[in-house]
Amino acid sequence: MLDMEQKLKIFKALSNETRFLIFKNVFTGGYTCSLDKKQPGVEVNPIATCVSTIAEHFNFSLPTISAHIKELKEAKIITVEKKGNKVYIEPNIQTIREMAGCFTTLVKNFDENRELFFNDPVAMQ
Amino acid sequence: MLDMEQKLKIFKALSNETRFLIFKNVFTGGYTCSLDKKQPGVEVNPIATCVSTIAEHFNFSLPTISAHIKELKEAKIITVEKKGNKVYIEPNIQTIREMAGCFTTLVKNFDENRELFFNDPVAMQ
DNA sequence: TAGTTACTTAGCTAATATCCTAATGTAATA
DNA sequence: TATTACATTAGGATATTAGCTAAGTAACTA
Repeated sequence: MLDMEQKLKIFKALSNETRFLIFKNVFTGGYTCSLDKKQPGVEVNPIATCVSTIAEHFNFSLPTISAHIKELKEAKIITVEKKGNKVYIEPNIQTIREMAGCFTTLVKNFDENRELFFNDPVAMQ
Repeated sequence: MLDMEQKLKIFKALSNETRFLIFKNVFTGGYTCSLDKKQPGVEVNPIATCVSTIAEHFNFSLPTISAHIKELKEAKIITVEKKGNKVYIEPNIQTIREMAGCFTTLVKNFDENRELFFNDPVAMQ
């Protein structure tokens, strides 16, 4: 269960356009890590990528992208794993699953409360 | 459908603790507007509240809270309506419904992709 | 072992965010 | 009409964030 501090970190992480796009592409597998091409048999999740591969897609310096990835990691919406001298990045689906649950619960509770207050179920709108 | 710019605004709005708490309490009906007590028959959603009532719950000045509410409004996660000299604030459930949908879809697509890649459905974990 | 690749850390600047007080606008009320 | 209540706007101080370059660390490669 995500506490408030964790949710604030997640919202802050996703409030910056560059971090949002990194997140989006990590989740949708939009990037392919260059090393994966050279070593097709490597034991890595096919949608994993690495820092420099992500940086190629942005007009920002590598340290800037590295710092953004660090913030996404600290918000626990991605995971990073060092293998050799590369850092592989993967989505942390569990956190996103919990965020989906939070918003869904909020909507559900709101609809139930509205029904109590107004006798006006959403289904009848 | 929320575009990226709108999502960034929502994430930014919710990344600040004060705004998060305002949002939380507006959604859960945690505040009762003082004028509602004096005028019980007033035509206002029972979970609506107003700016100064919200400000009472924080150790920040009224202009500061007013600015936070403006940002929540511009992110379209609350709505405001002026009645007399008070501004009533209500949750914008439609936006939250869409956020729930976004996260849920992300999880769903991820699970389907994983099944394609790994032949490893989530249900079997 | 020397050089290369991948990434992070440190230190800096510019822009943005967050708070304040004072002033202003506007509606209700005495 | 004068006063009070509610809210916003304006202007300013301070903190945080987002970017950069340069330098450092660690692992691979020739």
